Amino acid sequence: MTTPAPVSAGSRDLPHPPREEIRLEGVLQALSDPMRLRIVRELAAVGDELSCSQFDLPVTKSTSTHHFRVLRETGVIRQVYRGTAKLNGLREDDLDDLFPGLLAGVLDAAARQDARLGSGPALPSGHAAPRRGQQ
Amino acid sequence: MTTPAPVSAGSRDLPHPPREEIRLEGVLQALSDPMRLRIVRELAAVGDELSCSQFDLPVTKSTSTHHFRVLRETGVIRQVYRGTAKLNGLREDDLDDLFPGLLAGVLDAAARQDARLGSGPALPSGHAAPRRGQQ
DNA sequence: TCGTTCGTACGATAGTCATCGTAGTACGGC
DNA sequence: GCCGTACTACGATGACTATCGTACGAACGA
Repeated sequence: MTTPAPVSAGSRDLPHPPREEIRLEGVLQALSDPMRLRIVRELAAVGDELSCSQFDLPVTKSTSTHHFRVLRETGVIRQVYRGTAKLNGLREDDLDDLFPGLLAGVLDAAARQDARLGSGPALPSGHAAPRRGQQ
Repeated sequence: MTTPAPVSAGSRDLPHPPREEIRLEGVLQALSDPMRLRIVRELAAVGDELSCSQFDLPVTKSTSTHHFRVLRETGVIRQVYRGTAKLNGLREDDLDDLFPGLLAGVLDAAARQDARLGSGPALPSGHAAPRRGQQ
């Protein structure tokens, strides 16, 4: 089986949970990680889809992949291949339908905390290991 | 060191984080556990303080203590000794000040999810191990 | 076809955490 | 003073997870 049939022309597709299977506990857990909260905040700020490499995260590519996958599998983001890149977008529609106001509340809370802690108007910085491997 | 000096007369007091030290990530993580979310929902529903033993949680007392401590240390609840019992109350004031609407949003989301999944109007039931040890 | 870029898969590792059981402390009533 | 109730502390354990590094796969451009 050496990749029998790639099928998809311009996009392999990734497994996403359907709207009804998104669980609040999962979403909260996903958002409770600083790295993932940062990703989500940036996506919300941009209001558009971003490829993984557009985020300047202080972790290696493998770890980055891990976090994006967690976000996708918990239903927080949507991922689509676009050529060699992978576009990430918030599932605002689904989240707002299931849990109206929740995402906005978390984003607002994060912004307030940032302002309060004086992390400047931009996004927060490190929190764990600032070492950067291969990336 | 056999408890050198208990100090407090009628109430040993427990360490709570001051309002300014409550972190969003901590709160989200605390709420992402089903058992703890259940505790918080019950506290919010009652709107008053409850002792630990008033919750009928499907875990042993040790585990219960653990969850209450996590909630206290992350700043979600306030705990005060009252005789042999320990009263637990939501820190709604502090949370609403730091993150307006967040707690309400999470509680509302939990209620909606319950309704959607048909867990009845009451609180959800088990989710992990229904075995009950000493308790 | 070749190389580059972007991301994945896999294995390893260290840390955290939810859970338990047992033993112990604090308070209040008898 | 003694006992029961309420909760804690400690140690153990199994599971999960955030991180890394290396090796690989897929798309694109020259």
